[in-house]
Parts: sequence; structure tokens; C-alpha cells
Amino acid sequence: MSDNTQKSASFARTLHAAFAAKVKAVLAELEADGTLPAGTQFGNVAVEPPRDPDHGDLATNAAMVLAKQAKTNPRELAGKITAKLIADADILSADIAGPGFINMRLSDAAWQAELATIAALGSDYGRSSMGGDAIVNVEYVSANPTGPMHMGHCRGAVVGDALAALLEYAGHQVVREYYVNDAGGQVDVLARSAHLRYQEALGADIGAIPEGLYPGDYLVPVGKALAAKLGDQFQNAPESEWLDTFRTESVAAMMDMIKSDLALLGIHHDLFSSEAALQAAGKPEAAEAWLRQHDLVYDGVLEAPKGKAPPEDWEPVELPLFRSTKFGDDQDRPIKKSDGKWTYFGADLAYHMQKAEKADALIDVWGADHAGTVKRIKAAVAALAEGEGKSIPFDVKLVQMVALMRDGEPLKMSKRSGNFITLAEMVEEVGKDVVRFTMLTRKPEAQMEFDFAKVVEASKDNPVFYVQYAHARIHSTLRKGANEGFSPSGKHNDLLGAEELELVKHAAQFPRIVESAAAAREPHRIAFYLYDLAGAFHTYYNLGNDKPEKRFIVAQQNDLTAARLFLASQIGQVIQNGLALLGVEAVEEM
RNA sequence: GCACCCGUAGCUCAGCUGGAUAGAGCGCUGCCCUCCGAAGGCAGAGGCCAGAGGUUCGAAUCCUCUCGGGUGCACCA
Repeated sequence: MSDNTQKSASFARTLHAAFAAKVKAVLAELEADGTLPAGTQFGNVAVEPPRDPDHGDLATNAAMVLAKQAKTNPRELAGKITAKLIADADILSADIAGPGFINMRLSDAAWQAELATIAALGSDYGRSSMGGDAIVNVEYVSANPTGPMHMGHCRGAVVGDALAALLEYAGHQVVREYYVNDAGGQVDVLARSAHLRYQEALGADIGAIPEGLYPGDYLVPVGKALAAKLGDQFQNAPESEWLDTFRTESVAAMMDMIKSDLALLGIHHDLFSSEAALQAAGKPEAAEAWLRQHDLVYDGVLEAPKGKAPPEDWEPVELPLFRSTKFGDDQDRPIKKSDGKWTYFGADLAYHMQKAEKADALIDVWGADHAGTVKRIKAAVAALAEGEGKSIPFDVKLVQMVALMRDGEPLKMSKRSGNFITLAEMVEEVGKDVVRFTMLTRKPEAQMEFDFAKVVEASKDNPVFYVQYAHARIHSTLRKGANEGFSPSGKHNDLLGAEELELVKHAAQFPRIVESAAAAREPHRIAFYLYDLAGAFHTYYNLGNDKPEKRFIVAQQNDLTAARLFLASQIGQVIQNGLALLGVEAVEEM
């Protein structure tokens, strides 16, 4: 028995996990008695709820997947499996259907018991040990420290943050990391822009901001702060005397601003890694040396770009090139520029090695505009990891662009003039929860629209509202129950019938949704699941409109009301757990 | 020209890593408020999953090609 299994045994078994284990146990028996050959591969066996609820509560494809290995036909094998399954008291029926599906119907008691499990586990209902405590480094946001966060950063920030929370909940040790690009030419531009604002703060007339510098007003306070801190010593000094200082100071100021922007979205990184520090530590040199030894870096000349007119100033130059073509890239990529400085890529590959030293898996969340650089960095990580003697799983999640709209009309924004919609403005207008949830209602690799008018609508087609409304409604019902002298109790769950258990069946999906979403690294599945669960709750609630006897609170029926309030309370718990993964507040009143 | 992402109902999108008769919201049609929150509910119409081949017991899902849409394509970050 591995450490993992021992660990998972310490969690109360959730219903789906328990029944999947029962099926596996039956298969093990069949292997033991020779029906299945020794060493049968069970990898493809799935135990899942069927799409069509008429088929039952759970279905398995075991007979179909294993028939070939057992040298028999699926339906015959299915017969042997069902004969054993049916012996379980909580499996009311196990029928063979279609090509060899086994459909199981579970006892009411099994579902009623799941409510107690939710109550017992509370905020841990859904938590999984699947990750085996593996250390996963999730790098996200990593916006250049040259200005405030704007809309373009928002989706990646939310997706990365939700992914990190999801992986953590699924049993990984997660490091949330931000790569600070404080070494490139852009931060020199920032430093010069800040110096201009510094002169302005000291009373100089700076006129219009020259082309090529950052015009945004956000640098005004930075200039004032620098004037206050440094006095006028650098006012007329040559750039070489102040550039380093201004770079350091203004990057620090930008990072403070970015961190407070991120905090508005509830995002906090564990680790901020500086590119400049990385270079100062000689990491890129070390990577280059290793790559040259293995003939993965050579000095060569790139061809002119094909398929479109080459830039005016294009000329062949010899540069140190990484053989990314060996890994499927279109061309080899320079790791150093002709001025001898590292390219972004050259530093980035060393950065990934640095991350890999302390992690079992790496994930980068990037904007889709960086799609063209995925192959080279994956190639570099694969090559370097191989050299270290361990292959490290490395995923790049590409997050597509968001088109901002208002009432169906596209919002134009111009970064050039410094007028763009900032993250702070966005959060201020629609709120953190709306931004976060909405960004997660589409799979990240699909483009999406964000309509300022629609996302704050209080209606069913707005998932944020619909889910929060369900949670608020649950608490409103609990409050009302309390006022009338009822309190939830799990002692009478046997009074819950088909309609109520339907709700439990939806809630019981949560643990397996968490695991599949974590395995696929797709936090949006949690958002869609919550929308479904909220829908199931509203459906049951509305049943009470026509049938007073189906309400949560039924006068004169203490035990029944206690059981239904208990049910409501546990549904609320699951919604709360799901929203917590998305970083969205589970409100109790609206 | 090359690479990556996307193509599912009139519209916006899901589809649980290959499962059964492809789902939801909006919109459309018809019902339902002296009723625990109508900020809603119930029912109905609406589909050649862009197209063509292939892989297998089985494909919206995997492979190849074609057609459409988006993004990116020297040393920027």
C-alpha cells in the first residue's frame, strides 16, 4: 500500500469514490478467480453517472473495455460482473444495457448517507488527495512592471489563480509565482519616463511626453515620490548616473501598484522572481554552457523572415541559437541579442530551470499573444530537464483575448495614448466576484466577450447571479426556518424522497468534478458545475410553489422540515466550496 | 507562406480526456404569481456537431486533408 492510499483512507469516502472502489473490488475478485487473466489492464475502466438519468445512478464500461482481454464478449462478462455487484446492499440493481454497459441503481440510504458525509467534511467536501502532495509551480500574471494592470491581464490572472486553488484543493502543493521582467529594454524606458516625471515634480516644464516614453499619469506620483526621496541631485545629471537607481525605484513602485491591483481581485502570489536577479546570479550562462555541451546551442545566422516583407533594417547577424527546430519549432531561436544581452527567451529558459529545481510540475498561464513562443520554451525545458536526469511535466495554458463590450458595442481602447481600461476600474464598476466568475464561464482557449452591461444583470442568464442567488436563497430559507423554530438536523434523512435525493445526486458530483477539473487543469468546469447545481436547487425550490408539501419548511412537520433544512444547508456547503475555489464570495443575502 | 487556438440549435456557449436518443441560457410559442424570494417555474419547436476520409465494438471528442474565423511570426517582452 502506497503512502497515497493510506492518506486517502483518512478522508471520509465520498459516494462516487466508494462505489468506484466497489466496482474495482469486483474486478479484482474476477481476476483472482481466473475470469479475467492475471495482469489485466484496468486503466480504461470508468465508473460514472450516465448522461441519461433513466439509465440509473452509476454506470461502468468495465465489461466493454475488458472483454477483449478476457477473450469473451462484453455482455457475457457484464453478466459475471453484475452477479457480484448485486450482492452489495446499497446496489439495488445492476443491469446490462446496449453494447455492455452496466447500469446501477443505488439505494436511497446511500444517497441519504452522502448528506451526512457533506456535513462531516464541511469545507473539505470535495478536497482530494489526488495530487499526492506533488509540488506544482503555477506562474501567472507576470505582467511587465511598466504600468498598472489592465483588462488584457485580467483573464490570465483569474484563470491562473483559480487553477492554483483547484490544484491545491486536489492535493497538490502549489507555488503561485510571478516573473518580474525587470531586466529588459522596457524597464529602461520606464526609468526614463519616471525621470521625466521626477523633473516635473521638481518644477521643470517637461512639455509633451516624447514618443517612445510612457505617457501615463500613473507615473506622476512616482516622480513626486522620487523627488521627495532623492532630492534634486539627478535633475541635470547624465543618464548613466541615474538610470540604475531610477530603474530599481520605478520597478518597485510599479510592482507595488500591480500587487494592490491584484489584491482587488483577491490574488496574492507566493513568490515574485526577478529576471534581473536571475541574470545577476549567472543562471542563463549556466544554461547556455550546458546546452552548448550538448550541441543544443550553436553560433549561427538566422534567415530573413519568410512570407512577408523583411523589416527595413534586417541584416544577417551571427547569434547563439538554441536548436528548437529539433523539437518541432519553425526555426532556431537566439538566446542572446547582438548587443550581447540575453534575449527574453534566453533568460526565460534559465528561469524555467530555476523553477524546475524546486517543483515536480510547471504550469505557465500566458496570453494567447505569446502562442508563438510556446514551442521554443517547451523545447528548452524538455532539453534541460533531460540533462538534469528528470523529465518535468510542463504545461503552458494559453488564455485567449477578451473583447470588452458595453451593451453589445465593442469598447475601443488605445494603449498608445495611455488610455486603457484598468483592472481597478473594471473591478470598481462590476465587482470582484463578477469579474472572476465571468472570466471562468468560458474555457480559456476560446475567445470571449465581456459585456459590462450584461455581467451585472440580475437574471438567470447571468451565471454569477444565478449561483449566488441560490446560495442566498438557501440562507434565507435557513433564517426563516430558525425564526419559525426549526433547525436543520441530519437525524431524519430517511424522510427525504426522490425529489430531494435528486438534489443530493447533483451535490455528490462535486468531488469527482474537482478531480477531473484538476486533472484537466480546467477551472471553468467548476463554474459550469455550480451553475448546474444552482439550477437543480432552484428547480426543487420552485416545486414548493405548486406543492406546499414539498417546501423546505412545512408547518407542523418538525422532522421533515429539519431534514429538508439539513439538505438545504449541505447544498449550500457544496456551493460555498465550489465558489471558494473560484475565489468568489458565497453571499448570504443579496 | 508557416505555426497555434477556435468552428456544436437563429444567438452566446457546455459536453466530465472515446460511450447509450448531443445539452443549457437567451430568443421564439403556450401555460403558471391571494403560492417558503416571479430577480422565477413548467411544456414545446429548433441539430448532417463546418466538410471529406480514416482508426474501433462505439467518434462532437483521436489521426489526415479541405474550407471558414482569430492570433502570432527576426535580436521586442
